[in-house]
Formats: sequence, structure tokens, C-alpha cells
Amino acid sequence: MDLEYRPQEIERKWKEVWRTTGVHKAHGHTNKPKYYCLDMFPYPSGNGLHVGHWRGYTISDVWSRYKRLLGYEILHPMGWDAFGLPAENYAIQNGIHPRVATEKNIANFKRQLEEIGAMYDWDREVNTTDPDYYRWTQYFFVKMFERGLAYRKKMPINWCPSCKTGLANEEVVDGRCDRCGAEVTKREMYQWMLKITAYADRLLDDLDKLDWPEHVKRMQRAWIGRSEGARIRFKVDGSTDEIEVFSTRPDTIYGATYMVLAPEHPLVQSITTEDRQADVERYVEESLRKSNIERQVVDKTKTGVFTGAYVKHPLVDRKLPVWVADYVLMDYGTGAIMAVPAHDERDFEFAKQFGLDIIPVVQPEDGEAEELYTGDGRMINSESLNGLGVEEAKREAVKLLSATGQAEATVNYRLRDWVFARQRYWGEPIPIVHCDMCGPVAVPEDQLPVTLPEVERYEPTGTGESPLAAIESFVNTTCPKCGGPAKRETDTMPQWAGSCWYFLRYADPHNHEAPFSQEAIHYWLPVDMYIGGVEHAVLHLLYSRFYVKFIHDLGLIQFDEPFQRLFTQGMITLNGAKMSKSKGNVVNPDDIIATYGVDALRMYEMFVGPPEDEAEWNTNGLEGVARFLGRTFRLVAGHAAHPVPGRDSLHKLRHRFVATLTERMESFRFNTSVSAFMEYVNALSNEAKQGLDPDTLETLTIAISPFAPHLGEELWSLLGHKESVFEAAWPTYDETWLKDDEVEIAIQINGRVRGKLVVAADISEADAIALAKRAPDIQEWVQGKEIVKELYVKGRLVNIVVKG
RNA sequence: GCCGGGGUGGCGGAAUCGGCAGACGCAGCAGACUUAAAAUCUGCCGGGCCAAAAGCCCGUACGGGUUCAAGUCCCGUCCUCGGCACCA
Repeated sequence: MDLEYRPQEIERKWKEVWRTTGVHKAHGHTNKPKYYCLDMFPYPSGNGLHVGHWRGYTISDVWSRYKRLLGYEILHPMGWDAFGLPAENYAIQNGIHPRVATEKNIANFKRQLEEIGAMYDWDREVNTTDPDYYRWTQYFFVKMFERGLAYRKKMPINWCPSCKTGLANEEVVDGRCDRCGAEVTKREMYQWMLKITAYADRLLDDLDKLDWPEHVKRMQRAWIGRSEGARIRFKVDGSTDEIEVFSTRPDTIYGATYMVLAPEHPLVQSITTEDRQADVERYVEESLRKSNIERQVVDKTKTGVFTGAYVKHPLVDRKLPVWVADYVLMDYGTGAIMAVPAHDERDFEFAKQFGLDIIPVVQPEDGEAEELYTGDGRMINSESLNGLGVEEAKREAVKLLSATGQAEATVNYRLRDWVFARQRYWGEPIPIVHCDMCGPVAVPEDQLPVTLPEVERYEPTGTGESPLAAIESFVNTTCPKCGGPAKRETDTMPQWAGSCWYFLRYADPHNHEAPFSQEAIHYWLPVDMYIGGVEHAVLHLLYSRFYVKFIHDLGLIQFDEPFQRLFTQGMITLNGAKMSKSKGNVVNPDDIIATYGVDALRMYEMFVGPPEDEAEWNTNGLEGVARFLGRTFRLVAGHAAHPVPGRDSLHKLRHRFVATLTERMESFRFNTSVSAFMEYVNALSNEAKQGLDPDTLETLTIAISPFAPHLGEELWSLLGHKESVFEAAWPTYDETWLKDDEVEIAIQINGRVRGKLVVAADISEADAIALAKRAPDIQEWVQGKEIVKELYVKGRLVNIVVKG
């Protein structure tokens, strides 16, 4: 018997076996329960995968294989989110068509993913750039258009001057482009928008039914940003204009002492008095010139100018001056506020700066009213509201104002509609035709897909027009409605479009009649476990939820949430930093595999730390795991040919191991799961001299297979099995073996351990204490002392409290 | 600023129902095997007092508290990571 562990040989052999037997294919209809375990599909970059990417893929593969051993029919697919800027930019720089570069990258990614030994069913591979796929991406857009959820609007949007395209709000981080880091500017453009705000409440409420990490749900809740309040209208003095504001504190209406309009507010022009014109114009111009970043600096001093105009207070005979200030943002609420400096920090600062009135209207229940007070309390200086609590006063104030039609209760969201157009080449063409007679018309479903034309140049124009606009043969077409001459929409969809529904396509990837069949979608969906990076918490994960709710409303699916359970794995760092090619701190899995084998890499990815936490890559740790696999191989291989009958010590170890491991697997604690293997193998090493029984050898082999599938198969065949180890069942345990007859307990004096004692596991409290008090070790601690208290914690310890 | 997570040996991390802190791994030290090395195997491995062992004392960011008993619960402080950031 050759007891040398040669991972490369074993791994090559079993990969070949898996390819020929097709053991990883998902079968649509069996009598097993289904389980859909999904990875966030990657963007196939030119850099390939590093060990950081592999962590998530390894977790999902271990989980899929574990679930399979538990008897589930598994869907574990993989595909490519292959539209996007990097391929396009690379194409421009090197004169290679993005499709060619993308195909090459996909081939490399696929090779690497096959290397992991993951049980992907490659028959179901999905590629967002495949016209057979994006036909359906366009189909869903058409459906949205038909229902008024996709609309075109001229508005100032976020523009990345470096990527030369518009961006969604979600893609702007700290005023910078999420992708390239360039400072984002505003640009007034016609844009295709998706009305995600129509789903705001459902997107918010349904978070409650998801088994997702709390912090991800929290991020989505914050992003949607629901806040209840009121819209209140103020009449401009000496004019028919009204200024509408949104306020979450209508209770403080009597404390409003001035109004503020955002510099972009449409009323600024018309209400400004002649003598104030020059100042206001200058201020507005300056504000608009400032970048988002400058305007977002919080601790800067407040700036603003008086417009010369006043509004009438809706409830009392008082005039409030109207100011323009950039601390009010045009794209939240109505772009105008009523300022209550006594109870709002920002208004207070502004009022102090410009010497405006401050009228307190809320008094804290106990103690003095401070100049600025934002807490709860009782209303004062508020006529009929006086004496009410804040919550009650909010309701009363709205009632009071709405009686004269000056206000109504409303809900406001931070979430904006989704800017869905990109002025770039490498994306799904938006399937719309612009007709002078009929306006924008959707391309009929039977004419989809609108395919990307072959082009010579795909440089972005930077003018706000897509490169497609220059291709006459693409642009010029006829109107599907009236048949007259018309022009195609030349913007493309953002990269998120294809990933919003790809998980549905895996259920039925080759369907030419529909995005998926009812039968397939019914069987496999929703996704039971979704694994990926937390960076998508409010982008992909919010967009996908929106799409699924929309597709649900179309009546195509019964469920309205795509991902029942979400797991976000932590990053792998090297030298404390995220791995990236530009930082030069990338560990390439290909090198690791050549030295230690892929099973060792998989095992180490699981062992490196709690899967949800960030973890530092350490080659020494990998070596330790590789050593452990070698020990395991020698242990099982060395006893496979001549097992001995089982004995109690082996039964006990085995049942305890299975109980511990299963518990840790179920709670997704893979790092301690690996520890459980190590402890078990260490214990078995001591037992090995007396031989090992078949149950022990098989249990260890089956259990380790999800982690080290090649090793698992090899050992399983050494144990004489002809079929795959993944046809076996996850081992079970018997409670009776978890109990000890005798246990060692600690004897504590005043809470400190002073001795040990072996007692029967079911010993009574009285007996345990009596035995403890007689123990020789503790005599010196109790002699001549008064015993105040005695406790026995079952199976753990006796504590004797003494005095003196 | 607001919200949330987290501070444990030389290192990664165990232990979260309050019950013997440091599982497992790495690094280190000593030994076995070997002509030798690698590989493999065995033992030790938080700090202090002590020649050593036994033993005692200290020890889970810091300061208090509750409790027979606190890494774990409560109050306060510091640090760190993540999210949001003039959202009315």
C-alpha cells in the first residue's frame, strides 16, 4: 500500500471521473427535496481569480456538497456577468473587440473554477452578453415600459467624466464614481429611468421575511430611507406662488421662523425681489459650480442669501423670510424646507449665522429648555397645540393644516428612481424606437433581441451620446407602430440589468420560447442560499429584489423575494489590504494548487477564520492544513484494507465527532468545523494502534468530502466503494454515545479552582458537594473556615464559599 | 455627528445558555528516526515568583458595578472596523 498523499494525481483522476459520470448535474424532477445554492456570478475580468474570490466559491461548494449528502437535489450553477466597462475599456486600448476579450476571460475563469473541483452544472451556464439571454433582459424592459415603470425624463443626473457615462445614485459613493473613483458631476440629460420607488414600501417591508444578515437589511432600510411626515404649503406674500415643503416635524410649525429653498429650486427665479436679484443669482451660480463633494462637507459654515420674498405662516399672522441656501438639497423632499431653528441643528446653525429668529415650541419634560433642543417634550408657544406631547402634536398639526387644505400627511423616501441608461457600447441595447409621430415605442417582443451591432469604434463620445449613435444602419429604422421612419434608442443598459434576473434563467437556461418555463421555475426557485460579497448590499441585491417583485406582478412567478437566505463572506487580505492586481498583493490559486493541491486550498479557505469575517492570508496556515490532509489520507488509507471490529472508544469518538461537526456545519461555522476534523483525526491517531473499524473510516471519509472532495472520492474508493462518495449519506449520531458515565468536575473555593474530582455523571448535588469537601486537595482551603454557601453545577463544578 | 460590529497568547482564532480562558492551527523550543537533511512522529509552549517541580499570584482594551462565579451581564472611557452622512 502506497501511503504517500499525492494530491495532484488524485485531483486529476477524480476531475476526469466527474466529467465522464456527470455526477454534478442537476436533475429537474426527482423525489428528493430541491436545494438551490447560488454564487453571485462573476464579472470575468482579465486578471483571473485570486484566492480571495475563491473563498465564496469554496463556501458555496462545501455547502452544496453537504446539502447533497443530506439528501437534497442540488442546483449549483455558474455563469458570467459579462457586459461592462472594463472589457470595453480594454477593447479600446488594445483594439480587440469586447466580445473577443470577454470570451477569452470567460475561458480562463471557467478553467479556474473547474480547478476548484466545484460541483457546478456547466450545462446551465448563463452569459449576460449572449443574445439568447439578453433578449429576455430586453423583454423585461419592454414589460416595464408597457406598465409605465420604465420612462424617459430630462433631469440632472450623476455623470462620471472618466467613464463618460451617467450613473445611478447607488453607484455614487462619497461623491465619487464607485467604479473608477473620479469625481461625479451633474449633467442635464434625457434618461431612461426605472420606477423602483413604486416598490419602496414592499422592498422595505419584505426585508422582514428574509433570512439575511442584519447589517445588510439595515443598509437596505437606510438606503430606502422611509420617513413619515407632512407636506405643507406656504403662500408667497403678494404672489400666487406656493412653497411646498416636506417636514417630519409638523408639530413645530409654530416655531418656523424662515424658509429655505435649494439653489436649484424652480421658484428661486420668480420670487426673488428686484433688489435681491444680483446677490441671489451670484449665490445660485456659485452653488451650482460646486461639486457634490464640496457641498457635502458637513462642518463647513452655512451659507445662503435672502430672496427678498416672504411667505405667510399658515396658522398665525406672521411673515417668514425666504432664503436660498445650499444646505437644502433639491433632490430630497420638495427641495424646500420650513426652518425651525429652535429644534433643528442645521436650521439653528443657519439662524445663528444670519441673525434669524429662534422661537422655542418644545419644552423638555424635566428641566430648562435649551436654545437648541431636538428631543421629546411638551409643546409651548403653539396656540392650540400647547401642552401636547410631540407625537400627538404632529397629528394635531397636520389635522389643523389639512382642514384648510394647506397640508397632508405623507411618506417620503430617500430612494430615487433608477437611472437605467449608459452612454456606452458594451451593454444591452435599450429596445426602444423613437418615432416623430408616435413618440418612444417598444420593439415588439417577437423582434427581440435588438442585437449590438458590430462596430469599428466603440469609444465613448463624451458628449452624452452613445457610440451606437454614430452607426446609421443601427439608428435608422422604422416605427413598429406606424411604419414611418424612426430612430433607435442608442443608450445601453447598466451592468446591473443582466444580473437582476439571471438566477431565474438557471432554472431553464435553454428556453427559446420564454425567459423560463413555469414548471422549471416552480421546481427550483426561489434561491435557498445566496453567497457573495457584501459590496452588493444595496446595488445588485436591491435591484434584484425589485425585478423579482415586478416579475411576480407580471404573474410569471409565485414568489416575490429572490433570495431566501443570504450569506456574505469576508474578504481575504494580504498585508492587511484587499487583494488587487494594482496593489501587487494577489495570491494566485494556480500556484497554490501546483504545490499543495486544491483540496488543501479549499480546506484552508474554510479554516482561515469565521467565514463572514475578513481574514489575512497566511501560507503557513495553508501548510498546516495540507499536513492535516496528508495525515488523514495515511490514517484512512493505512487501515482501509484491514479494518477491525468496532469498539466502544471508537463509537464514542465517532458519535461525538458527528454531533459536533453537524452542529457547526448547520451554524455555518466552517473554521471550527475544520477544527473538529483535526481533533477527531488526532484522537484516532491514538486509537490507530489497536486498529480502526469500517464505521470510523467511512464516517471520516464522507464527512470530509464536502471540504476535500477529491480526497473524499479517493478514500471512498480505497474503502471498496464503486459509486461516488456523493451518493452516500451524511453520517448520523446516537445521543446515547454523547453521555459520559463519569465526568471530571472542578472544585472551586470562592470561585477559584482548587482541585478536581471524578464523579458519576448523574451524581446528586448533595453527594457531589460531600465528595468535594472530602477531597484532599482542598482541605487546606476549608480547614477552620466557616462554609457560607455550597453549589453544584451539573457535570461542571462544585463551588464552596468560605469565610474567615 | 448618527447607527451597527469588534478589541482574548508571538500570530490566526476557540470558548457567547454567566460555570475549569486560550480548543484547533501556525510560529518557536526540545527530542525520536536518518550518515545527514527534508518529510514524518513525540513532548513543551500566556506572564510573574521559583534552580526546578509542586504551588501561589496576575491575566480576555481600560475604570467601576452586579454575582457564589464575568471574556460573556450593567454603567462609563479609549481604540478599531463597517454603513450613513446638511435626507428637513
